[in-house]
Amino acid sequence: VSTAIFSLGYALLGLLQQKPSSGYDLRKNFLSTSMKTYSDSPGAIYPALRRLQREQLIRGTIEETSALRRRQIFHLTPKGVDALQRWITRPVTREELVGGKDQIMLRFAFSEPAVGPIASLELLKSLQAALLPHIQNLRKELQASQSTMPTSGRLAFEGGIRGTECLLQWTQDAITKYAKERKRGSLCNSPTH
Amino acid sequence: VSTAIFSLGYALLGLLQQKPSSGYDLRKNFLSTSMKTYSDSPGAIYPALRRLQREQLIRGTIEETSALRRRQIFHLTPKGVDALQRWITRPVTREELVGGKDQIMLRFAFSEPAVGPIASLELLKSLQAALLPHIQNLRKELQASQSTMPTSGRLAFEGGIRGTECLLQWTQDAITKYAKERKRGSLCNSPTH
DNA sequence: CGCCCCATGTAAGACGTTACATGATTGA
DNA sequence: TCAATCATGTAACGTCTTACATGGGGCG
Repeated sequence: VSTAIFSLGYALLGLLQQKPSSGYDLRKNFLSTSMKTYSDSPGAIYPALRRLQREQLIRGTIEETSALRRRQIFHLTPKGVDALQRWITRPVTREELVGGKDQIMLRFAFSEPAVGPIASLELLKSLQAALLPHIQNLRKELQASQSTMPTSGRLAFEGGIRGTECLLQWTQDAITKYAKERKRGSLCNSPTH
Repeated sequence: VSTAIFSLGYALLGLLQQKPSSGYDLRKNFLSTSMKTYSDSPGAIYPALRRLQREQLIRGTIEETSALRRRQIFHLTPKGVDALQRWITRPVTREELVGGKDQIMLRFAFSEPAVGPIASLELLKSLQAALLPHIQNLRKELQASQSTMPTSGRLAFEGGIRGTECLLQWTQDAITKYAKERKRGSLCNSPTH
C-alpha cells in the first residue's frame, strides 16, 4: 500500500536524485545550504529515509570503501525517480499557493536535473497561470475585509500581496531566461540518462 | 507548568483578542480569510483551545443568549493578553526569517490592536534590521554554491532572495506610512484598555 | 421526513522535536 | 587518553491530519 509522501520525503528524493548520499550527508545539506526549512535532526531524517525505503522509492547500499565505519548510501529506485518526477511536474494549483510557496520553489529547483529544462519551463508557466487569479483573489479579499481590519492587519495583507506579485514577476523573468538559454544551448529535452 | 505555545495557539490568541469567538467562528475565520496557512479542521482547533485554556490564557463562557444550542465563547485572560504581547514584541531574529516569515507577518498584523502603534513600529524596525544581514547571507550563499547547482536551482534561489528583498522594501514603506499616520492621528500609544 | 448547516468533539495515525544513546575514528 | 567528529539510531512527547460521531435546528 503506497501512502502519500510528506514534504521532507520529497526534499530527500530530490537531493538523492542529484547525488546519492548517506543520511549524514543529507543532514549536513539541510544544515548548511539554507534548506533550513527542513529539519536537520536525525530524529526526522532517519525515520523519513526508512519510510521511503519501505515504499521502495530509495535503496541503501552499505559503503565498503576506505573507512571501516559503516555508512549507508541511498539512491533512488526507478519507482523513486517516477515519484519525484510526478511530484515536480504536477500542475500548480491554487491551494498550493496559499501555504506552499516554498514547496513549489523546491519543485522547480529540482526540476532541471530531474525532468529536463522543457518540463521546468512547463512548471514555471503553470505557476504563472495559477498566480494571476490568485493575486486577483487576494486583492478582492483585501477590499472586502479592509474595513474590519486594523491598520497593521491591512499593511500585513498588502505585504503578502506584494510578495506574491514579486513572485509573479520572478516567474516571468525566469521564463524568458529559460527560453533564451534553451535556444542558445542544444535542445536536449530528456532528463538524466 | 507553562509549556511553549505553538504557532496555531498564537493565531488563536490574536483572533480572540480582536474579538471573543467560539471555536466554530475561529474555524470559519481560517476557512474564509486566507489565513489558510492554519488549519480549519476541528481536530486541530478544539484541542488547541483546550490547551490554551489549560494554560489559563483564555477562558470560555457558555453563551446563554437566543438559541438554545450551546456555544462557548472564548476570550483572553490577562495572562493571555500578556503572552500575546510578549510574542508580538519579541525582537525578530535571523532564525525566524528562515522559515517563519508568515509568522512574523502574523505578529505584525495583530500588533496594532494588541500592543499599540508604537510597538508596531518597533516590530517593523526590528524586522528591517534582521532582514539586512540575512539578505547579505543569502547572497553569499548563492555565490558559494553557484557552481554546484543546476540552473533551475540557482533561479529558485534567486527568487527566494528577491522575495526577501521585496519584504525589506515593504518594511521600509510600512515604516514611513506608519510614521506618517502616527503624526497625523493622536499619539495614542497604549493598547486596548 | 430527509437533508443540510451549526457546533462540538474524539480516535488513529503520521510527522517532527528534543534529547539521549551508541560506537568507531581522528587528532591533540 | 580525552575530546571531538562521524554516523546512525531510539524514545517520549506534542501537534496536525483525516475521518468519524453526535445532536439540535431550520427548511422544503
